[in-house]
Amino acid sequence: MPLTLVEPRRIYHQIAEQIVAMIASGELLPNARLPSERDLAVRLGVSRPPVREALIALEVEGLVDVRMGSGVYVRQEAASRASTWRARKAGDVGPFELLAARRMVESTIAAEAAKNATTEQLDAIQETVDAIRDDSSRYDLRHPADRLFHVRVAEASGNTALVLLTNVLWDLRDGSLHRRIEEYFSTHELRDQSNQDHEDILTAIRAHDSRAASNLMRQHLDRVERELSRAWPTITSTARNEKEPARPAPKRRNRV
Amino acid sequence: MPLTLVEPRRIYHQIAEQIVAMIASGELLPNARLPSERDLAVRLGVSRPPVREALIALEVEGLVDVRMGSGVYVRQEAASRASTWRARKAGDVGPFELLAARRMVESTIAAEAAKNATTEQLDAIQETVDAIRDDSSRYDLRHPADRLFHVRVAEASGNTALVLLTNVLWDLRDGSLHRRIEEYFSTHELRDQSNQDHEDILTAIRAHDSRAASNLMRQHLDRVERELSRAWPTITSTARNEKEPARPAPKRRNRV
DNA sequence: ATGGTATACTGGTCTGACCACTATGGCAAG
DNA sequence: CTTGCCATAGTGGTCAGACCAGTATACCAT
Repeated sequence: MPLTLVEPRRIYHQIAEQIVAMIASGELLPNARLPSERDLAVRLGVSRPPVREALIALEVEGLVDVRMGSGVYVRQEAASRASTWRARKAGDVGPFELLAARRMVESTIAAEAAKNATTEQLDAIQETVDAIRDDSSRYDLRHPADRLFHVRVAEASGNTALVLLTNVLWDLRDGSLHRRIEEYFSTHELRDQSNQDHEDILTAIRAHDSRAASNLMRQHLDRVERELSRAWPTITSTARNEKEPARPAPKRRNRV
Repeated sequence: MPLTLVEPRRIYHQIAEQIVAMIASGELLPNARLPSERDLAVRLGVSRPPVREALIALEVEGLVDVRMGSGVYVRQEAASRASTWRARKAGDVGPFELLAARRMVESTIAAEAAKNATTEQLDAIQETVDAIRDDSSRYDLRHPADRLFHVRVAEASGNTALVLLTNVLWDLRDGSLHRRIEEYFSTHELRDQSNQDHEDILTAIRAHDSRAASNLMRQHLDRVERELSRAWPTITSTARNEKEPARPAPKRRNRV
């Protein structure tokens, strides 16, 4: 029996969502000033602290600008960010979509790394490869050094923005769906194989062979996708009480 | 006389940073339980509300997990996310780095869009081109439809993750440094030229010519970089009271 | 017209209290 | 000895009212 886990959404959460909705719908335009905390509190029938917490949450998300002594203002980019915000927390990026995106982006990054990597950076990458190899006893199949490998390759590209993008991509993998998938999906053989890929990629980067690095990275992710594809029937039949993500990558409607 | 704008950092901010530092340094391991809010309050010499606000900020960032009646726990992925968090808010991504990253990523996305765009999506892109063309009277040079164009191209790729990445890249442009730059950098001619580029890119996507779309996108960003490069001396001599970002893209040290 | 100032309003913090939920351990029934 | 209940202590969640510290504006003296 599929159970939907209850979550007693805290007040600050509900308030934040209401405000986000108003921003997304255009009811609150950029640069507009929200009512004062005290006003909001009485209008929502709650006390000030939850209101403050909601506003701080929105501030952290970059949707709103809190100016002491003046008020709370909707940021210029709030409208466009509101959708980003929702997409990210909804975690509605499917595993296949994610892998496709990584294939495109990370292969480019690998090529860039091959051009620019310093010796220190090469060593840092080597470190992660060794960590996985020497740690085959680890029961947790989701090895932290896996992410670290890809992040350090991005660092070797010498471009901070690319490092950030890589981190964002891996953050997406922490969604509940993705996490559950890997329980079924990961095996020791697969990890060893992956680490072999890592080593090959590193070799190409060492040789400053950007074409090879790019191709190897692409192949690496190709194989991961292939394995995932193979394991897919098992996964979907076991964890059915979850929104089914699109299989390969059919067309998708616009999202406003 | 260069003035550094003062920002009276609120308490919750300081607390959050301390905790982030502890997580990043490994002092607080994943799954560890933080002291209770009351404990933290007395230990930090403040009252509970600011502590709560800090924890909520960290929760929003996905670094920490607040469980009612139980406590606050460090999330599994917190350590790796902590660095992302800092990089993003520090805004230490230089304009040239950002453009380089966009050139790599967005050209790939444009190619993908040329393969998969639906007619509705093409219309949505056309909309943004028209919006900029018909709105030449707008005094604000930073036209919202510019971002929208690029986001919608990403949407046309049919991959949600790519949309998210595009949004992240454009969010980076909202840093104070980037914002100031564009004041000097933007002109009406440049905007018209950019919009012409947009139109050409759209045409290529319409024709499902992914090679052309990719190349045109790259050229578009190449030109933006060229213009920025030209305007650079003016910018740096006027707004000198800011951390100087790296010029073209020299090697960069590792950042842990 | 200029410049300072009084003042009302805003967010920031504090206090202390109470509610709702979780975890734990002891105790009683099986 | 196991099982299941339940009291209890500790946690986050919320409330109330107060005061502090900045901001903005209108007013007044110069």
